[in-house]
Amino acid sequence: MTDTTTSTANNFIAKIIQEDLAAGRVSSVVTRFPPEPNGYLHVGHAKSICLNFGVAEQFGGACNLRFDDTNPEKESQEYIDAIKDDITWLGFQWAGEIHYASNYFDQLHEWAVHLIKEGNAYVCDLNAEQAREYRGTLTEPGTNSPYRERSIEENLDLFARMKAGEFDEGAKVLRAKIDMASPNMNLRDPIMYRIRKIHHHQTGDKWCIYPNYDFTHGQSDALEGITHSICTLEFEDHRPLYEWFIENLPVPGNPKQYEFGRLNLDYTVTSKRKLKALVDDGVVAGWNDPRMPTIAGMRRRGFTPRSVRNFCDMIGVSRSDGMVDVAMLEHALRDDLNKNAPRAMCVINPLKVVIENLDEDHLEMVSADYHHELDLGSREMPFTREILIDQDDFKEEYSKKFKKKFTPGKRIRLRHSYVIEATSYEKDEQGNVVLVRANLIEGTLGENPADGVNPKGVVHWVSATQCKDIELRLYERLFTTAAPDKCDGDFMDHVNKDSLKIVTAYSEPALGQVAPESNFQFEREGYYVADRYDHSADKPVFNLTIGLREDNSLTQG
RNA sequence: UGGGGUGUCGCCAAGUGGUAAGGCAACGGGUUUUGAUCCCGUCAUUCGCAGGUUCGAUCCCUGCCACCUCAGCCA
Repeated sequence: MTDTTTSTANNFIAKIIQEDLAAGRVSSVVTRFPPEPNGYLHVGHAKSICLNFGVAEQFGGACNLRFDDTNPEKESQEYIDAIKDDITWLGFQWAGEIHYASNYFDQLHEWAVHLIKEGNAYVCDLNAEQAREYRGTLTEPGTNSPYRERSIEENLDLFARMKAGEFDEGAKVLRAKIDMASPNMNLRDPIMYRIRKIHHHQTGDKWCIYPNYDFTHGQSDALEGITHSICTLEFEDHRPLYEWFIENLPVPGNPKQYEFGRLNLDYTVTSKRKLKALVDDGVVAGWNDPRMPTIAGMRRRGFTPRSVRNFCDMIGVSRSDGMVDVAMLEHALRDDLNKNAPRAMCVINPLKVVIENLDEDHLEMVSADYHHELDLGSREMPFTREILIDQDDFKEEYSKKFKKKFTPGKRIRLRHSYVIEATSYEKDEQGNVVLVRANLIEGTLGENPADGVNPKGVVHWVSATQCKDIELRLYERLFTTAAPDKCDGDFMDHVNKDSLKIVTAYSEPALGQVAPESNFQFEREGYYVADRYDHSADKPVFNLTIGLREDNSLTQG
């Protein structure tokens, strides 16, 4: 994976655009990302964002950000703000001002009247339950509404009175007059307007009737000069309706809808309803909890914008709907972090080592580069008589499995520092090793031992007296099954109860000074990020982004 | 049992009449002051199934099967 990959390598949408451009069907490409502000964006939206913005960028066009805000009941400014942040964080810039479908309410209303005048729309008094009965089923045609043949004059009058607030919510709707017998349910006289006497976050109390998605989306596209309206597969059945409105209205454009398969990730849920439930039920700490597959959650977890975009490039875009292995996301993450994150040392399960041939007050600064390839500078680490290494890096007895580590009489390389040799150790009443005594081998800073007895392994360490206490939030996947959506019972039953563990660890002193959202690889431990909100010099807090890849062939034996 | 889609390696995904790209995963081997990284190698005689057309089909035709999707005054 390289930094030069475009967000839209080769996919069928890009090909269509390329052909449309070549054939002169469009002079330049204009796409749009149209979220409804009723929840936070998740990794599936990231795919759509990369596609829409990416393809516009690829062909020198533009991509609008348009809030599809036709259902004020569930929408709010909080979501609008969060969505803007997420898109910006991902590194995309929408063309011009932000658009709102609600900007077009006046025009939409005018077009609804136009349809009525053309005999293509009517006011229907059927209530929700009756409407359902008249709609028919998947295998049976629907029945015409008894209100279907009202005169144009009566429809105009009734619609005006709906707009004026004369009727209760649910009492009347405006429907397109298409075909109650269509095998496509969307064409069975779909509803265009419903009465909702509630405040809208953008238009205030101006309206008490609101257009729905089908009567809004295509016309909004046309008004904005969208050439390619890209959406997910479940809207495929809506395309005939999308086109019907475009054809029957004097709209200033001719947008075309194309559908692609939405992203499904294993061990993950990506439906606003379920994500909201996780938040509302307190399973996680909020929409931006590091365990959430929301963009805000991934950001807080330590994902970088580039890692998310690279992932979107990797999975491609097609019309088949599959389940992507979360290992691909993890690969994109590790790949970017490996290449770009500075290294540091942190001991999570400390075991004290006393280097007996050093003075009590020995203090020596050893220098270590932050990265082995990138020029990220270096830092000085205090090296003292007492140090901390990981408990797993010392064993009482040598074994094949443990051949590269520290055992009595054996040597180990302290990363970026000297080679030491274990001489003895102490255990507590429970039999745990609590202290190791060792000797430093002179002349081994940056050199192998003069006697030719080289250490087999390298361990990370920190000074026991000069280290910094830091809080580590250790995260695991939120679900215990690969397809929490498709299991029997409630998806909540498959929540991993141990997805968060908080521990205190010991790091080199420099880590207290880093800015929130700084990514690091704690050598031999994993990738961590200074928490976006809770990290401070006084109380450093790091989140486990993801562990290092492990060589399975060596974990056994 | 209606309509609309999709079926190419465990996962994602190119190819679409000339004899199966790539990535992830997995598995071998090498390098390494991170058991990371890096490097090298292995990994579909086969493209949902069955027929047909063709010198030749994953790609064209027919039938079948599986899965997804549509019956909100949600988007």
